[in-house]
Amino acid sequence: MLDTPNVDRKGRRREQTRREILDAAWQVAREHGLTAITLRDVADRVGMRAPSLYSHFDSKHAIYDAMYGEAWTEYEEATRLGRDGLTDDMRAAAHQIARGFFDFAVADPVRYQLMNQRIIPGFEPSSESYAPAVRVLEASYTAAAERGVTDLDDVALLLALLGGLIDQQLANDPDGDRFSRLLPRAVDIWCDGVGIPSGTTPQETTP
Amino acid sequence: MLDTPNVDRKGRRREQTRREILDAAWQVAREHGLTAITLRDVADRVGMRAPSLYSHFDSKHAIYDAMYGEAWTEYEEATRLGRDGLTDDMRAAAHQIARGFFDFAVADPVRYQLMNQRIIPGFEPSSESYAPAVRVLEASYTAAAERGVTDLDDVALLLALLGGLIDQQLANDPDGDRFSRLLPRAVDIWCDGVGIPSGTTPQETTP
DNA sequence: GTCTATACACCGATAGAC
DNA sequence: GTCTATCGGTGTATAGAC
Repeated sequence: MLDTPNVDRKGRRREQTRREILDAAWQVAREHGLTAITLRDVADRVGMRAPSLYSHFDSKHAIYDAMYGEAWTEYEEATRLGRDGLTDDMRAAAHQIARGFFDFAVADPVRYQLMNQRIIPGFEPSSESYAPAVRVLEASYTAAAERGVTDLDDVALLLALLGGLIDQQLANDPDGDRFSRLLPRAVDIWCDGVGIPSGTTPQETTP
Repeated sequence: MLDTPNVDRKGRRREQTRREILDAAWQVAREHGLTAITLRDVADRVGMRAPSLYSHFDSKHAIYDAMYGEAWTEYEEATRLGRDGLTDDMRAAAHQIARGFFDFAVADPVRYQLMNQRIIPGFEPSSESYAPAVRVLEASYTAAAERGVTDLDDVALLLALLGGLIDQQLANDPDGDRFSRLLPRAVDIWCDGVGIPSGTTPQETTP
């Protein structure tokens, strides 16, 4: 983490240009798909020629890498607030986290594809961009352990179930809520299966 | 389904060339990944120039399409034998089908990616190539219904769970069996959750 | 440093000679 | 059917203007 936030003028200008490039890349991705990003298209939208992007990113994959890091950081921050207010009751907490992640994924499918699906041919995130993803995962294991679920396999099972439901939702009912509606029951079944007591779980309200 | 099996000499020769092209394409995919297939590479392996492939396939996507149909047909035939010998006991049948699909997926990750993940940018299977996939899905719902599971959501839940476990296995432990070992317990939890009686489920043997 | 112009190698696809 | 030649597109490297 060598990048200081760059308080000097030049550094701030540079940072702003990077921001514009990334915003343009997200824009292209949401319009035409993640794999349809081309350097020429991105450059056009920020008023540059394609090769000029290399002054700010080492390669196209470096742009994907920055986007990947952004996406996981967004989720980390979105859930941090929720984490403070996370119930002590494991079952309720499981519902809360599952719902949060599910909705976060469905709210921006392109972002989720980048975060959790291997859709860009040669791309693997750098360790720096991967860091927030690791932190989120570790926080999940910790939160579970603090609430009595100490078997790592149990948490892995919940995450697999959650990912499977999200995949089905995005692939087979992208504009509906068929699998979203299945989520609460799926979480309850998991809780029952791994022996989590019922506690005082308020039924999820669907307003 | 206009293609008759082509008994005349020319038709058989033509069919054989298509086979060689598809075999070469599978070979490239397994060596360098599904998205790394190039027409020039495939053509080289069958002793042709790239444009000549267009005498046999309308486009690169048409090659992917044929591969997609092949993959699902393979699974359909692999599981048909198993289907005849499928137990009446729902719990045992669930274990049997889940294990069969999981192992089929893990045995050839590239094939599974083509079947169940949207990894090729613009590709969607033709209705003809999609047909075996639909048949397999319908057969699953029918088999479940015949064994007392009439709620479509219950089956969808099992399939989501199964897909989630496979994804995790391929993405996070491609050479191991961490999630494969979780499968029996996951299926049992599902069975318990949707109210399937215990029956006489023999524990899965791990020889 | 930042950007442009140019160029390269590769891709899928097409046209037309044989 | 298969070839050669070629097209418009891509990511990317580099030289040089400012």
